[in-house]
Amino acid sequence: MTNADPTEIAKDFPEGFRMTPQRVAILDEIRQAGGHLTAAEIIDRIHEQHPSISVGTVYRTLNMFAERGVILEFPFGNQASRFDGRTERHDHVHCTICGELRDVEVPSALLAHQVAEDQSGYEIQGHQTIFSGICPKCRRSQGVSGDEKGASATRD
Amino acid sequence: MTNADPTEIAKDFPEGFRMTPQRVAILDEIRQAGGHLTAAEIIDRIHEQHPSISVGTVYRTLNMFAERGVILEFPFGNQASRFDGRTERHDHVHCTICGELRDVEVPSALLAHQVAEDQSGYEIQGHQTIFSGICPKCRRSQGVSGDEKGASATRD
DNA sequence: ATCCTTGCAAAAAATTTGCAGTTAG
DNA sequence: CTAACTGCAAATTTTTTGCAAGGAT
Repeated sequence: MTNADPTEIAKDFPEGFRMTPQRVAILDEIRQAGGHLTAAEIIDRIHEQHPSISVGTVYRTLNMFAERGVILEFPFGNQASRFDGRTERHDHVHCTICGELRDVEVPSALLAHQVAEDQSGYEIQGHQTIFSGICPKCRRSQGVSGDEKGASATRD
Repeated sequence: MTNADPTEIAKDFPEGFRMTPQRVAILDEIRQAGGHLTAAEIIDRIHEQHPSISVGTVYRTLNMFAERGVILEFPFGNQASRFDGRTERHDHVHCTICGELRDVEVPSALLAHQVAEDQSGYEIQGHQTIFSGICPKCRRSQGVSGDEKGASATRD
């Protein structure tokens, strides 16, 4: 939870921006966490060690990093965005009922990344694939309004 | 463009919910639009023909539909979520600088969908793949590495 | 009638921003 | 030094909610 290797941070630091203690602390925290944190969670954690870092600074920093592709942003509708320090490929399934969020290993998403880049001419920094659906537990326990809704359109 | 074929709406309508004029109008509007609209945009459009439908109702309805997989929700961090009536596969690229959002045709995402389902045991209703990066125009106009100022970049 | 649904408006949540003081380079 | 950055707090933006009235079955 303390500082990671400063060199590590420095090498990924976007050029043209000052490497302030706040920014280092924030990036460091996100990387330590390993998972996907909301801005609020990040703020909480940051405050444990750096109570003086303000909310505004955290948001500004998060946006700056996300725009530069240093971190990824996984926004959810119901909740706050989640930020992830691992920009390597890793996708998620998200249960629309209980909100569970877990990782999945989807090789073909990597391909998709490439195709999207080719097709759009974008310089793609990361892709966010969030598979939304109903997890096994929820399916078992409630069966979503008692029956199969017209899911036909959804599946391929 | 007022109502689409009522039968069309009816067949996708989640069971256990009343098919009220408001809900029909909202789903209809989303489908007419064809694109990805924010809640605010949907509310605007809805109000043109149904000024009395309230904001709360639109959000409640949007959430209900999204939870049932009737529409998809594509949340963005900086901005509002966008809702899409087309639950079939279609992915997007999103420019983190100018905010442009356009469709891409990514066959392998279909595969990913399947893999994610297998791996997680989820019943996946839809997947949201948003490729974030920098569009060709933005790359050309600011060159993103070297002298960009970032913080003042256009927001949508 | 009964219960789902709506409209309204206030509230909560999430994120952004102006400004004056601070600091990295 | 000096432009970039921060903290603070107020302002926005986005979304949710409580409640009484309305409407479908």
